[in-house]
Amino acid sequence: MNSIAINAQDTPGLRDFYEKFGFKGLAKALGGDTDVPAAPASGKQKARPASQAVPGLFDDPASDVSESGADAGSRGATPGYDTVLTWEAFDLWLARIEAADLVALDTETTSLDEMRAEIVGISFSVTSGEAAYIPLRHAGPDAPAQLPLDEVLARLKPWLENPARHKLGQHIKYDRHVFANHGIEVQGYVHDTMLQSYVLEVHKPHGLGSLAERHLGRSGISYEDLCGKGAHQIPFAQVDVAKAAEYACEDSDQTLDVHRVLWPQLQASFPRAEAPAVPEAVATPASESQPSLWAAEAPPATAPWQPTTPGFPQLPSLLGIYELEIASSEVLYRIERNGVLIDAPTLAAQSHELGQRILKLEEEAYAIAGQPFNLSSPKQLGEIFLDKLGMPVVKKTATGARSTDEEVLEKLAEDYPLPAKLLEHRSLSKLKGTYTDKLAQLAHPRTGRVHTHYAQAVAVTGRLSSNDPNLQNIPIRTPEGRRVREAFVAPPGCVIASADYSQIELRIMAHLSGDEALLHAFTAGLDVHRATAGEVFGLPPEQVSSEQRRYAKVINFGLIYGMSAFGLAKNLGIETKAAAAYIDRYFQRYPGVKRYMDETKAQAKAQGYVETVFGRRLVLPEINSPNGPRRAGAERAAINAPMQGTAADLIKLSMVAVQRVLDAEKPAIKMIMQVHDELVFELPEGEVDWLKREIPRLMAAVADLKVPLLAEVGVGPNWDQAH
DNA sequence: TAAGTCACG
DNA sequence: ACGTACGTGACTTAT
Repeated sequence: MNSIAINAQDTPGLRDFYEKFGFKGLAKALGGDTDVPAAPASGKQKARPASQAVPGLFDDPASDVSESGADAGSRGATPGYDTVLTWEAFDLWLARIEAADLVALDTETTSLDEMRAEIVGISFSVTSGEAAYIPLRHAGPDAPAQLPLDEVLARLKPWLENPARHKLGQHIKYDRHVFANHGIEVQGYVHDTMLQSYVLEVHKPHGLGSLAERHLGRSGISYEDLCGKGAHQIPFAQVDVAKAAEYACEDSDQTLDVHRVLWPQLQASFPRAEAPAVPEAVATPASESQPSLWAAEAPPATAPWQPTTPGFPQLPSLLGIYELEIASSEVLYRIERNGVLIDAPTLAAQSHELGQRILKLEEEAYAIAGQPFNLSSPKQLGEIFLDKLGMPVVKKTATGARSTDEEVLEKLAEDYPLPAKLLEHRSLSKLKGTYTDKLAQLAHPRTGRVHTHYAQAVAVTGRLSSNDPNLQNIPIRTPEGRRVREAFVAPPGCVIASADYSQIELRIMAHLSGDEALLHAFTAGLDVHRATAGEVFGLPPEQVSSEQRRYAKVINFGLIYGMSAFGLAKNLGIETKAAAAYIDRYFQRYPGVKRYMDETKAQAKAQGYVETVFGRRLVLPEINSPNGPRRAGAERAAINAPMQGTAADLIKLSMVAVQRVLDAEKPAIKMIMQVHDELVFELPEGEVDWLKREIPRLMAAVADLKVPLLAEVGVGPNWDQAH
């Protein structure tokens, strides 16, 4: 990658980066082909007067003090935006941030890679329309003399590390990493505008530029305005200090103002209008009825994590979800920082072996085809298969081309020799190209560990995603692929442990639907697929064949995805009519599930969104589309979203609860990965007994549903053997 | 940059 | 009659 300085997710511009890192919504919003209305004025219209600030959101008089002589440094083009170049100016600003109840904070850096990024400058805002930029490492030809980075950080460190001094940012996980790269562990990050937006409007873009446009009606300097794009782009440190200051001050200023719009919306979400009665056990004293993330002191480290939102998680609310996201953000920072140790020689050996086999398969394929061709080119494949070898067209792709995907090749393999070679080639190339060749390259040079990035505001269901590298799609389903996991190892004296929720989404379906038969299966601790097969095939569970159980498992998965008879038939390789009969039979036996699906669709159509058990809103923009297939797709998503989303809530609750206990009692145990329903740990061998006992207990206890939650642990020298 | 394919839960 | 299981990220080819 290039070495462009920028604050990763919070900066306008950088479509390529957003694409690459999976922030597709952001990339789209920034790219012009967007549903975000055009900015009222192009380019340079910036900070509005302070008088336009949303009034009355801050109770604290101190933060409304907006005079002060803080512009003692050189003055920027915008009134209220200062560039701090002298100690006198720095002292004034330090006094301001030390006195303020809440400070918006942002870093400008040398790199998009949060583990390697170094600070180029820091900006603050404590009052709408006012901000300061401290340039520290600008090196352009006309760069002025700047304050020394190390001394500035040393002066800021006590404030940054004081949990009682509250900070706010856009994508605070990134800035945590940046400060940590300079030896500072920031405490007191209480708000993140990106997460506010994600909780309030999950389906919309969450970049700061988008938020400023949507919520402030304001457009700012884009990164491309500042640094150019493509080959002409320059590092942030080369940007003219005056322009960089405008840009950086604007970021902090906008962050504070966006917060002033979104935070009240979150507060107003509690209690929900349609909130259920608070259960006795979590009933909240009246004195605590004002939700607050503002407690001056963090709770004692020995206590398990307790949200300050009253009643959450048993009492659902967006505010509680937001607080969960803020807490999760810090846990994710810890996981990313820990990284996972990769055994590079093992991967290299696997790559070599795969390379040999791929070469052999290529030769065999050429021999069968009678000519060499590119096995990775679907287009060339189509030509060879159809035009030269006369194979039939099995199905077409979305764009009308002749498909050569796995399903098609399996079918063709029944009658021709070439497709089987190709299937094996595909699978081995995938392993080599995506995993065995790549993972070691992404290891941090100093630690030998890979540090993934968890995107917390991408998946519309509330799940995380993982990128660069994606550690949530490491192979496991085939024996060959699974071997990649042998390279996920622990240092000497340590082992890997994996704790995963059992049947989490089906359990949630039982809870949400209240279906008696399904609830009973889980409450009684039955094998749920066997129980389903018993119902669908009309047999006592002990007489269910393994084939019947396999069918039931596919049916259960299909239900979670809102399947059709057609889809089930295709998956089982049976007639659509037979599949429809199974589905009918299922719904007869589990009428509560049927009712739940119908009600969920109706609710989605009526309000445009569905909710998780804990109150996360999952928006379905196309649920009332006039386009039939799109609407049908949204209906399936509506059925799936509460289950997938509730599972996401549960594991986030677990991550937060587990990290609190580890910090208090077991600092030697590191959480190193999350894979949707699984948490992975690295721990000293001596802690194995504790972990096997306590982690499943914690994971099962994070919520009280109508079914028991079950978590299972495995331990081994590597991730493969930890299962 | 889009399309096709395939890795995971 | 139509399309047909949810949610992600990464790689390769071809435009």
